Amino acid sequence: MSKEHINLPKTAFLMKANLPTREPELVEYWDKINLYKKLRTEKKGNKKFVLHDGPPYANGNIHMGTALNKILKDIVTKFHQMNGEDSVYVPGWDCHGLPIEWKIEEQYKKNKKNKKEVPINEFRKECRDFAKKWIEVHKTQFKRLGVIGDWDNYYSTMSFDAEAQIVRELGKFLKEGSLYRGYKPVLWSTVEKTALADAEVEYMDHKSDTIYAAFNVKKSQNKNLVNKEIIIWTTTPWTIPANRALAYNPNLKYSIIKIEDETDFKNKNIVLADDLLKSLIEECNIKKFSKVDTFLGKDFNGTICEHPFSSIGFDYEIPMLEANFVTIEQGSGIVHCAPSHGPDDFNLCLKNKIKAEETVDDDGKYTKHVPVFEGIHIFKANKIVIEKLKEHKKLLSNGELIHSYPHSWRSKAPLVHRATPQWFISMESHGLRAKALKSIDETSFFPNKGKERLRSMIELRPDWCVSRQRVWGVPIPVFLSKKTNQVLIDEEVTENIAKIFEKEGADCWFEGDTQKFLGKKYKSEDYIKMTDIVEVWFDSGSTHAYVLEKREDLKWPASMYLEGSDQHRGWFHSSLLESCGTRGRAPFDSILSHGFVVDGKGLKMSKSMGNVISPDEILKKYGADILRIWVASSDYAEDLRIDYSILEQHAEAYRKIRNTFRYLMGNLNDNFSNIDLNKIKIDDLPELEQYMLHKISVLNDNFKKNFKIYNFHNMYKDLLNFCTVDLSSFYFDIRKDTLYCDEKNSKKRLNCILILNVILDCLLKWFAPILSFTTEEIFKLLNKNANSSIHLKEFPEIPENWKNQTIDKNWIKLITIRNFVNSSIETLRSKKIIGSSLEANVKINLNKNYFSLAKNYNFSEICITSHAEVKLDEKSSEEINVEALKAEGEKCKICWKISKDKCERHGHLK
RNA sequence: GGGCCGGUAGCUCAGUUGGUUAGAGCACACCCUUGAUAAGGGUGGGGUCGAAAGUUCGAGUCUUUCUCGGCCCA
Repeated sequence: MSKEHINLPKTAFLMKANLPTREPELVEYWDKINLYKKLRTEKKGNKKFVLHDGPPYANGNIHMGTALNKILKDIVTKFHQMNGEDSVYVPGWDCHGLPIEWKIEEQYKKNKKNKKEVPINEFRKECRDFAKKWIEVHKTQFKRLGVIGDWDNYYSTMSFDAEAQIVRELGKFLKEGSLYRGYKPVLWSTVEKTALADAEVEYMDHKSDTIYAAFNVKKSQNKNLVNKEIIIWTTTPWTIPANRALAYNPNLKYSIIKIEDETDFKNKNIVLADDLLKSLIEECNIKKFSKVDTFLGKDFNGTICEHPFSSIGFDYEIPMLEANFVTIEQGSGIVHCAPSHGPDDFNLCLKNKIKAEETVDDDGKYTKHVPVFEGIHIFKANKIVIEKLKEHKKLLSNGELIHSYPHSWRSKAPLVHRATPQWFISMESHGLRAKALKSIDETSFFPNKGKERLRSMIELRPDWCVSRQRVWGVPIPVFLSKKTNQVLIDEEVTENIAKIFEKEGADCWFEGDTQKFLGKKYKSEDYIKMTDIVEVWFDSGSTHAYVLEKREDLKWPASMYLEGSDQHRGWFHSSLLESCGTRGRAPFDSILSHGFVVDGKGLKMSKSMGNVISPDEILKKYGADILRIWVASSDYAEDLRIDYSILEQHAEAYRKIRNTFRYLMGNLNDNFSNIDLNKIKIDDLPELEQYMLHKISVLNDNFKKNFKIYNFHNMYKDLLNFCTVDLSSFYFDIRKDTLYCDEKNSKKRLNCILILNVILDCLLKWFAPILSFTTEEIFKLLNKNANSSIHLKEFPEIPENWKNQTIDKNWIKLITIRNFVNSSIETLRSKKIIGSSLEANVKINLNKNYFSLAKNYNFSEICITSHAEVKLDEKSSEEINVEALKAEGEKCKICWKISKDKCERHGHLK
């Protein structure tokens, strides 16, 4: 029919995206053209932007959190890249540490292999291979998300040069004197026979034996106390044999109670906090008693007790010590102290010159320092302790309590506090805390609240314990003199060790030859080689030293560190301390932190809740671009919700965007011309086209503003709204008539085509960092032969003169009128008088203000009606009043406008 | 248990220094279109801003308490 006279859109760009199959092809394409290398070549010499990758742990498949993190990094990197910077991204992996050790040990268990019989370096090799394997898996998964980086030259914490540099870094602290050997109770797993890092501890409910036990007062300045029974309460009866002191709160009120029940305690006087009297007599089932005396805690001063087991070898004095950590929350208001088995106990005893000793060995058995109990496992000791207390008439009562208790994250076994020698970096000795705090002030945080969070942690944290009693890590490169027990501090030795590690890897530390590390200056027989390893946070906290500083393509400090908000205590924290200690400032200029991925209701994802979504599922069902939209459109400053209904919504938005591109390409018939934006003669364009340029210019301003503060979700919203509001339902809808029905080469139509080119170009570039796959798909379609990529392009520079406030103001009014017209047309439509808006003629009555503007415009075009009449109405109180009528006449076969006369444009055709 | 952060329509987000009937897009409903068609257009119904109390002429916006959630720590 009349189709030959109209220009319908035609494009090879399919409406159906089919991302799950199309995206992997693009990943291959980027590999094939070596996009990363191309980027480096093209951007060489430009201002560098270095987002330094926080290394994920090379263990297990990626989860939503990892996907979010990597996509966000990629988005930031690409934004800077398209902003004309040399935006370098080198991914890395964290490889040492307990979780991998555990995986290998699990395999051993399966194969009935005994870890102790395996040579240490064989074990370490298995750990290394395990990490290597997962790096490869991760790499594939990250690339699938569309992340562009130096995948061929990634870094890892276990590479030889990394291991060597970690030695050098630690050597700096050693030389300075801030690395020292201390002694502290650490959380110890008797199952794994190792100390655990805080991060390796899980708090879970645990059933503990509880006891109220009595310590007899031998001496006191307070005469009333002598020979009375001090009552303590504990959930760890097995620590009683290690008891060295009792702690009280000087500000609490205490009472002496005489018990009259027929029990072991008949006629005995017990001492406890007055506030806890009620709960204690209830729990201990004390029926008859009387209060003998009440006094203030400080009157305990100078009191000495005897151990409940004093008659069987525990014949030392138990002093009572003042402590503020004693509260009336639970128990008796007097706390039993075993300096080897609790941080509070340890510190209090240290202050009072009571030293911790090795009361429990690696396996959890009492040592020779503990009479009677030697060789017994502490987890089997509670019963025996309770029995013995009863035997000596020192047990007032016992019971059980379910409470939150530390467990190993791997074995789930309950942990104990156990004093062991450790290596520390002092926060104070060389001003580390002050340097770190100053650096925080000098760092930009996105969102800003991260600054306070990191600061408060640094302000309060104790010295940094950097040693671990484990196998899979970098050894602490330190020797102790056998004679003096002093640490050997010699730069040459440190450098020598580093050189050897660089060549052979750190494994050689565990082999026989100690002399080669000491060189010629010292004799190996005079020194003890430490066997502890460096904690993994020091490994990753040093990446700036062996990655940023060492690589030519990077720079120190990094422009940005970008991680989940938990890393304020993790990598942000350790990197800051390491760098401030060795270089006096932070290794980053800015920190961007994001929240956690939670389910649709805001609850955390967990297997038991069954609300976990894996990136893999999403990739299979929707594709990476949908996931990338989810990242870009979410406010990362808070937790990010995800579920299938949320993804479905984003998929819907994606379709809208995709169709916007499709419409642009269709009308251009896939013939994209690269327009020089500066050469557009604005004044020659119809005002509607000028208005679109103005809109683009405003959008561009907001785009830049949002980019500056990494506010992607607002930026995305702007772009999406531009597609739906300004283009699809406005500009495209209005210009359909011109595009389809005007002469192909008419001025008006060509002007519109020009604008479509501009819009396509801008949108493609603006969306590229987010919709990395789809924009590339389009780019390839439009540039058939080039081995190029949209990601090599830069953001458009919008000429200043595109902005036109007058036109903007005008069109706000015109659109208001258009809305009135729409609603009057809707009235006709709902009465079934008309269907399409082209079946209507409208009479627009305006007040002076509107009329003076509107009289100059063609409203049948703006409102897509067949005719429109604009009239001045000075009588009405309304500003705008629209009357819609059914258009009478004949419908033009081509433009579908209805008119009594012949169609002005197409009347001659047919 | 402690510290920090947060809770605006079904969803994702805006709401400037407290000030007129709390906004947008999507989703939803109804209608139109069949020349963007597993598309496109129009109209419309949804929140009283987690809860309560307070300050104020006036609070989503300030204070307090509570509640729910997240992270960190114990």
